[in-house]
Parts: sequence; C-alpha cells; structure tokens
Amino acid sequence: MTSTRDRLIDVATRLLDEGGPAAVTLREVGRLAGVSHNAPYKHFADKEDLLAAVAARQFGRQGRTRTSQPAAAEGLERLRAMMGGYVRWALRYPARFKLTYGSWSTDSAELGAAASVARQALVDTVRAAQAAGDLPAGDSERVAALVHATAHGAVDLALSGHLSKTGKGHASPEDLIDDLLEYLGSRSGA
Amino acid sequence: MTSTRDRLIDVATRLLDEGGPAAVTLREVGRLAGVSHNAPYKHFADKEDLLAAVAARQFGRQGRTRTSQPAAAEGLERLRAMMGGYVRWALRYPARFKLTYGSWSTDSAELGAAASVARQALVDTVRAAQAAGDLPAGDSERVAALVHATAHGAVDLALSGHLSKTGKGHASPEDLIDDLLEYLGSRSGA
DNA sequence: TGTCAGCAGTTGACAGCGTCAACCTCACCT
DNA sequence: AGGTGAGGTTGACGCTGTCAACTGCTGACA
Repeated sequence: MTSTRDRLIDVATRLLDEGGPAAVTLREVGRLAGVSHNAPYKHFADKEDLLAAVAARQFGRQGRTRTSQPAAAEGLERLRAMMGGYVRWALRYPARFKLTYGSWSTDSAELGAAASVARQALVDTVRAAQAAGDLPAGDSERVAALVHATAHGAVDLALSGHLSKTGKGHASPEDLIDDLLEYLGSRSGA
Repeated sequence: MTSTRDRLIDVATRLLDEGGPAAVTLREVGRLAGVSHNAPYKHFADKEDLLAAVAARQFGRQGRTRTSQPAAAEGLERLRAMMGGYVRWALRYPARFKLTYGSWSTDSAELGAAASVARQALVDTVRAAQAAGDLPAGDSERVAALVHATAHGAVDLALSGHLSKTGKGHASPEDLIDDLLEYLGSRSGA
C-alpha cells in the first residue's frame, strides 16, 4: 500500500517523462492518482514543492546507484563508468535531468542533502583515480567539479541540439568525456 | 520608430530578465508594448514562437560579439577571453541563458542559423590556438565542443547552485575553464 | 479613380490552470 | 464523550493561452 504522497510523486514523474514540464499539472496529477484536484495541496505547499520532491527522489536514486556500484572497475575506469551512467540516465530521461539540475527558489533541505550525497560519491571516485595515478593530483573536489561540469554541459548541449550531430565535429557526450579524461590522464604523468 | 514586433521582443526579454520564464506572459507582453492581449498573435504563431525570437536575437548578438572581438589577444588568450565573455553573459542574464540553450520543439530556421554563426566563431578561435601550439592538435570542432561543454556545464551548475560555493572545492565557472585550458595547454607539448 | 485583398489591430469568448476557502469525516487521544 | 487534526472534498477566483469574428488602413491593380 503506497501512500497518496508517493503516488502523487509517481504520477508527476510519469507525466514529466511523457510530456515534459508543461504536462505536469497539479490537477492532472490528482486525477491520475485517483484523488481530487486539490488533494495534492494536503501533501505539498504548491506545484514547485511537488516538483522538488520529484527531483529529490532522482538525486536519491543517483546517490544510491553511485555508491552501490560494484567495484569491478578501478581508478579511471570506475570514474568513466560513473559518468557513463550519468550521461545515459540524462539522455534517457531528459525532462528529469533538466528538472533535477534546474534552479530551485525553494531550498528544500531534503533536496540539498540528496544532492550532497550524490556529489560526494563522485569526489570519492575522483580521489581514488588520483591515488591510482590516473588523474593529475590536486584538489579532488575541484577536479570532480571539472568532470561533472563537462559531462553536464555535454549532455545539456546534446539535448538542446547544440552539439553537431553529423560531420567532422560530431561527438556524443560520452565522446567528449572520454576526450577530457584522456587529456587529464596523459597529464597525470603516470 | 521600432516595429511592434521588435517592441514585443524587447518587452519579452525584459520580463524574462526580471522575473524568469514564468513572468513572460503573452498578455503582459502585449500590455507593456501598448497593444491588446491578442496583438502578439499577429506576429508570432504562439508563445514558443515569441520565445524563439528572443533566443535567436541572443544568438545573433553572441555571434556578432565573438566575431567582432578585437584581436588584441592571440591564441589561448583569445579563447580564454571568448569563454570569459560567455560565462559573464550567462551569469548576468541567467534566464536568457537557460532559454537560449533550452530545448526547442519549433526548429526555426532563424534560430538554427544564428546558433551556427556563434558556434563557428568558437571553432575558428580554437583552430587559431591550435595553430599557435597552445592546444593539442586534432579535430578543431571536437575540441571546441569540449570547451563549450565545460563552460556551459560549469555555468549551468553554478546557476543551479550545484557548484560548491565555499570551502576547499570552491570554484567559479571561470576557474574550471582555466583548469581545462591549462590541462589542454600542457598537453599540447608546445 | 474605384475597389478589393490582406495585414495589423481590436473585442469577446472558452477551457484549463494554480490557488484559496470552506466544509466533511473519521481515526485517535484524553 | 468529546475534541482535534490529518486527509479528503467541492466550489470559487483570477489569470493564462488560444480561437473566432470584426474593423480600419494601405497598397496593388483594372
């Protein structure tokens, strides 16, 4: 027996995937969850609050996926796998990606905490790769930020159609991340 | 004497800057432009079409700024200046940035052409830096895509509050771009 | 010169949206 | 027994995007 609150988040996520942000309507969410058009207000302050709950759940999944990743790969390979997961997730659920990393005027504590866990997992992986000599030494958090920024930007540009899709300059987000990691790797002087 | 169409785009841009995407309302745009609530439909098919015009104008300015940049700087420095301009523009007008690089279901020819000019200017600058030995050789379009992705992602994360703002991992978007260019530069073996 | 098409503008209407207020009901605590 | 609060309901409000119908002007052309 799932709670009404959970069902509302489920429905909102589904609508988001199917029709983008514009398709997420409090009234439609209520309808599909089998409650009245105003029931959502018993669980969320307003529309943004519901969307923040959707985003927090995504961060939560991401953090758990990252930390539970089997340690089959080591060093750079593990980092590459992690970023590959990020990219595939974003390309598969573009609307969730854009929502999750969108701007939040509501700074929900739940959201902040979930995001923090996900980020820490990346920093740890970067630190391990540095220790293995696969990445240049230096502030791990800053290197992690660089990697995240590149992956994030590559995906966002790809989703918006601003990465050339054919011809000489063609590159997928994963290609760009590989390029970056290769440059960083050869710089590390291992 | 500016045309009504231009005035509508002006007002829409202003509303976007002041109150984000939610503040851009066809009716309010009409009101502030001194016309009726339905006049915008004489110039734009629908709301998205108006927003596309706003975005196209931004791309246009960007392309012109980039190509007209004084050649005071050369090689890497010119590239750094160009990306600095991109970052500062994005941080100053976050809503325009998010809109411009958002997803467009309407693929207006005007939009595509304007975006293409801006991208080509970046590729040319990368090519020059490569010729100067400041960047590793290789497909210029792909290196340009990497640089753009990093800058874009860094700005987007910063705007969304996903870049740690204090402490050891603190880094501004410009810092991250500098990091990338430094890694690329030392890799070029000049 | 007369007229006629079409562009730019208007008013009015419609459904759907987010949100507020008031009411109901029923489990639970005292 | 009685009250209280969480979770649900219905109804209303103003605002939005969009459609339809009407008007006035302007330029092309017989």
